[in-house]
Amino acid sequence: MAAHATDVSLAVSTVIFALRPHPETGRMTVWMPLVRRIREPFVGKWALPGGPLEPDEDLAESAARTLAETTLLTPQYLEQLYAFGNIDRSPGGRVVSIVYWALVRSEEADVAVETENVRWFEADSVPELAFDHNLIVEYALWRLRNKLEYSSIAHAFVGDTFTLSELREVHEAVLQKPLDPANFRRQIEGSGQVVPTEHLQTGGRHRPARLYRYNRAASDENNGPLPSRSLPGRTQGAS
Amino acid sequence: MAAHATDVSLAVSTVIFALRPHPETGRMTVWMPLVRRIREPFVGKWALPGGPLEPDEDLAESAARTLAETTLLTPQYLEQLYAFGNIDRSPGGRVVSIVYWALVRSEEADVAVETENVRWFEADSVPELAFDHNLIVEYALWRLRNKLEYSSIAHAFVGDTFTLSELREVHEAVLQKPLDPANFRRQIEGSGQVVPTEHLQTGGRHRPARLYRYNRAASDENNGPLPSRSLPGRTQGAS
DNA sequence: CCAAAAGTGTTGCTAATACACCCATGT
DNA sequence: ACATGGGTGTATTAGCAACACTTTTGG
Repeated sequence: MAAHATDVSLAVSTVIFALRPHPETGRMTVWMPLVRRIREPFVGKWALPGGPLEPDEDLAESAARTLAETTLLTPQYLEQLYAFGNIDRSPGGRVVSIVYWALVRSEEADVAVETENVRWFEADSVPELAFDHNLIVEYALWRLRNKLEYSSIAHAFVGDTFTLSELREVHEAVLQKPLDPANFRRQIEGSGQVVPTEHLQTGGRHRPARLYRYNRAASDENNGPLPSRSLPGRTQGAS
Repeated sequence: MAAHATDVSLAVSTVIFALRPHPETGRMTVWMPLVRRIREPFVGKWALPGGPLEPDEDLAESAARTLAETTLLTPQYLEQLYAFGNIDRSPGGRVVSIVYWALVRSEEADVAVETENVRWFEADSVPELAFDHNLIVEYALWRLRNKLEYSSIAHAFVGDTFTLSELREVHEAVLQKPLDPANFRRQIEGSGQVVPTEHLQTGGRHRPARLYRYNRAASDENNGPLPSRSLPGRTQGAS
């Protein structure tokens, strides 16, 4: 009852979110890279990046690896989303997918590769995907929008330092509604999730804006007993 | 790269919560059943009920099955908690565990079996468990307490109809703090998650209390795009 | 009548909203 | 000077916590 090998194969996939200006309207919206399937089932259809779990890597590592392999991106945020394991979700073999979701900076997303088999889609209007990936994307988007309101993940979309306008633009893009600049400022400043620096950002044709830095300590408190949940490893070491 | 069988085995475990009066103080507290391991690794240690995923059952089904096998309980609520898959979490073989958490009614918990290898523990003071199960229990407790405050899962601990005092007692037991009866009433009634019936509960040496019923429709809205999340199947059909 | 819990009312605080207004820069 | 966003002030409102008070039962 204990040691017989399972007939179920285990995969790890990732929903990757980035903000990009919409090519037509110019407004910032949520985008995600998808990969084209090159074998059955669902050949030719778009799907989430991912692959089988290697025996020598942790779940989050696996997500980060396949993410890097397909898009060359390094995520600022990576968190487990859900494990999908319905019997019939994959024709031709039982597959349980542990799905992660990741956030990458906008600047990075701009440089991201786009090939014949990797393309960016607007998150709210992805085509019909392979497997149950449409449901997964829908759920990930729901989590993103939900979590943005009670957590401090927005900073993952911006640089190390940022103006409050930039941060507000992130919120507006994700939540798809305009926010009052004055109230947004007070909310964010009051939450302690952000720390002012001494630098200002000049260059706009208006008053320079103060630059802020993310305050890691403040937001680690609401994350529960599970380890870090944010960047899988700041380790920039050679490898 | 695609079809080679994985070396990783897949298990499903469940953290089961019920409310029981503390044997000494008499106060309601959170309890959970644990099973004693009867083989290596960790022989003799207590662990979460669970087992390998059968190829012909969904993840939630598997959780419900092992839950029933060990405790004979039928949960009122069953939701996926997290997938634990660190490389070294199980000595002697890579195991990824998809963990669920369940809530069962207090009356049921009273009747629950307790054998040499199944025992109830107070959730806040479990002994040293097998594997990483202490972390899992801690996380499940955190989720329970968290979710109680923004969701309407408390009804899973009580019967089909209940007084607001009973519901408040659930909140107080889980959150470990007294709540103002007047404000609690307004909060619950105002949230629409509960519907008054025409019946009163007499018998106490005081004014009879109105009985309420859970309002399923109202709380399905905050649950995101994932299917039902509550009872795995109200199907009482023979099997 | 009294104890005890059910249920209602009121007050005061805090936080979110809406919006008016001043500030500092580039052109 | 003026347009543009940065940043502050403020009045209104909604929600919540604290607690006084009334109601209805069993004893």
